[in-house]
Amino acid sequence: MSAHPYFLNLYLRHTMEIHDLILQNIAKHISLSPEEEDHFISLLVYKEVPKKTTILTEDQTCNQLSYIHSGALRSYCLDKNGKESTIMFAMVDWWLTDMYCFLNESPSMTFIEAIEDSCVLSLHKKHFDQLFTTIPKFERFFRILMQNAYTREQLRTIETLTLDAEERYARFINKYPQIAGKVTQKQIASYLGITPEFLSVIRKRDLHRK
Amino acid sequence: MSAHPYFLNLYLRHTMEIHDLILQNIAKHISLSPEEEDHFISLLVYKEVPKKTTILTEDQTCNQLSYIHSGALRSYCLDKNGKESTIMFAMVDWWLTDMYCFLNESPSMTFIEAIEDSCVLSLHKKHFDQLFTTIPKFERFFRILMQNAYTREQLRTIETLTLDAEERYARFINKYPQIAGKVTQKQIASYLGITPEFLSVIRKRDLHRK
DNA sequence: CGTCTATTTGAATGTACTCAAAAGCGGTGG
DNA sequence: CCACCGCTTTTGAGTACATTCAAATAGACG
Repeated sequence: MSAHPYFLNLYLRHTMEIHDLILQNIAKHISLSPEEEDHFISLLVYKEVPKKTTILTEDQTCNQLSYIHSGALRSYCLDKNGKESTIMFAMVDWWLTDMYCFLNESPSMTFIEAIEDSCVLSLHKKHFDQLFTTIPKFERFFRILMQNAYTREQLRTIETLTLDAEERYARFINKYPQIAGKVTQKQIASYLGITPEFLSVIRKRDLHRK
Repeated sequence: MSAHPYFLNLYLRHTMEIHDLILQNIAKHISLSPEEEDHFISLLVYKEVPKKTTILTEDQTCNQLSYIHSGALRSYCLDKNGKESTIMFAMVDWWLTDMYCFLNESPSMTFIEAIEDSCVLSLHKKHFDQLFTTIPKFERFFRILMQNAYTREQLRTIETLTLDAEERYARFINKYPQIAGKVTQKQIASYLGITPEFLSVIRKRDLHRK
């Protein structure tokens, strides 16, 4: 159930609590008092997500914002012909949800699925909203999170507008080497907006160039 | 210098201050005291931007976040062959900058240009940062702004992954009819990621369908 | 070991691009 | 006011990038 080898996992259990990782993540941007930390942690739900299981399906109401404590997940959507498109890959220490549907409490248009055995800490929309009243510092935290998500997404838009499939693949491998090692080529293709067959051709070309 | 006919402009001058629009924009998400409003306004720089002039060029440091008081602007970038790609169109009551470079105070990779005679209110990066200390409520305001920007951008990604050029054009016209009326087809094409020639073909096909 | 899915390969096809030329349109100056 | 200039839009022919379909091969998993 963990991305770490077993012995490392045991080691971690002895030296840190399950919530230390997420608190470190938050501490990068805001500092909380011990009481605030406790309150925040009390809102989280710990969930084990075995490989290939989903934590969100189409038409479900997306009311969870999930912090990835271990493992990796991806979100994707289906087009009218049933073709999958990967919206994002998310690794350890990332936050993930169907943001549009989470914020608007509308039925989801996407799926979120574990790429490998994972553990997440989920924050319910109700608590997300309350958090801003009880600990206003979280406004700052999530502002920065949203800023980063926005600029990352905009960079992706620019890359799809200005680069061809081969260049986009090269950048993807470069930017997310950890992800590239975990997911199938079919999934990478669906992130890049090309067919798996064509990605295979690109990879062969790349080999012959070196 | 304004998007409004002259007589309307005069009328506005008599009934509202130049800053009322932006204060209304902010009041949609947070409420400020009169003192806070005054402080915020004191940080803004009013700028007239005649059609086709730029407020940001490549390699410049992007240290302004601009609220569009009147008119319309667009941001775009150039690829290695000099081809333009429109990153976003922005209308009255929108906020615009090269967000990545604004936040990181790095040289810009984009251009921002007025589509028509426009007026903007600019907030300097220095003041943007200070604002969160002096009036923490702005954390909330910009969190919501960033959230909206993020979800809008993600929707664009999904649309480019799942729709063909013709469907993307139809949605664009539908979603931003005001923009469609103001900009050239070449600019729309560069937003959709297609050539102006091909957009012309699409438009002809659309006519024959009706 | 067998089954299921991912990946590779190739041929035929389609969507969108390039290049070139003509037509349309808007702004400017004589 | 009209003529001209530059830029946008249209049109068409030829081309390229990427897809579809089909079949073979390789890998993953129970």
